[in-house]
Amino acid sequence: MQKEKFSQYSFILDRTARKVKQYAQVSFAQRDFDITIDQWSIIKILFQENPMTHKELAELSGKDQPTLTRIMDILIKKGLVRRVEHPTDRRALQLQLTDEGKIKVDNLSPLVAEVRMKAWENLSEEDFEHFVRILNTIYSNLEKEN
Amino acid sequence: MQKEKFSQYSFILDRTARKVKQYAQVSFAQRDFDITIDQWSIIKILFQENPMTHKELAELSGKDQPTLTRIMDILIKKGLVRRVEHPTDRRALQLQLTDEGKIKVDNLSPLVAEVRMKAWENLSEEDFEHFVRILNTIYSNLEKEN
DNA sequence: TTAATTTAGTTGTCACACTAATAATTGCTA
DNA sequence: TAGCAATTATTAGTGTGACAACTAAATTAA
Repeated sequence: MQKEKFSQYSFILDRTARKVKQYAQVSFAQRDFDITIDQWSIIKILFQENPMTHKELAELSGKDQPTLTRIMDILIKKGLVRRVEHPTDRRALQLQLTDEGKIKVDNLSPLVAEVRMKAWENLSEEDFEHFVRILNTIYSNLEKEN
Repeated sequence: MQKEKFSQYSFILDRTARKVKQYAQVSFAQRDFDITIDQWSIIKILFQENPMTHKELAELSGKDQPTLTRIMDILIKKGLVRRVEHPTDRRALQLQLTDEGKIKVDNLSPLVAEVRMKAWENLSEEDFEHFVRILNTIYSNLEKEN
């Protein structure tokens, strides 16, 4: 394997990830969604599996716990989510969408899906399979030990 | 196209990009490189095409100008880069590696290449071609207008 | 049952991304 | 050539990511 050839992959990966995020963020702003991409990804999960603890939500969303705590603080300030006591574990808190939060997800979901699709123009279903397989392989290659 | 199927791609993209960055960062720290991934990507470019302006370097590195200014501040504080006046445009500054910066790149380059290769275990040259093509297509799909 | 360890969540610090605003300079044009 | 627009770099503000350290509560061990 020629190492030189591969030296740019992290650049491509990084800039594409940033572009996807940025494109979605600008689209959100244009439509006055008043929410960031990361905040959206959190309430989307809560909408599907409501309620859950910080820890569970961090795992599902792929964010670490400190990051999740901060995003939750913002979402609570916006009135989209609330923290309630865990029924059996006093260390833990359960997170659930407020009614306002549910309405938000309902209203925005179809528009978000449209925005998301833009990235896949000129690409095939097969490309999508490659994409998922390759990126997940990279992820697990780096996951194991370190 | 089934929209649901595609809804997860940004999650996969984002978490893979973060994992690649984090893996490299941990590897750097273990070897006492005393530099971040983003700082490395900057001095690597400067090593190949020395000197250039903030604007040129921002474009080549895929970072925006405010981000580049901050990274440069850090690199200058570390003594790896210096700013010098542009010969013809008094608005602009040229950036160049110090001798220490050049030595740093020389010393670290082979080790960085090794770290980078880890991601491509169990993947083929063909996968790499798919990777580059798909991600660059996504990038340009979102690039055009917005 | 006390003591040690583990777990859930938070806070602090540093680095980076993006937007908007600003200062200094340059270049265009009327 | 005077005035205005565009360009280069910086700064400020907000949000996010990684990591370390901390508090409080729960679990395990002695």
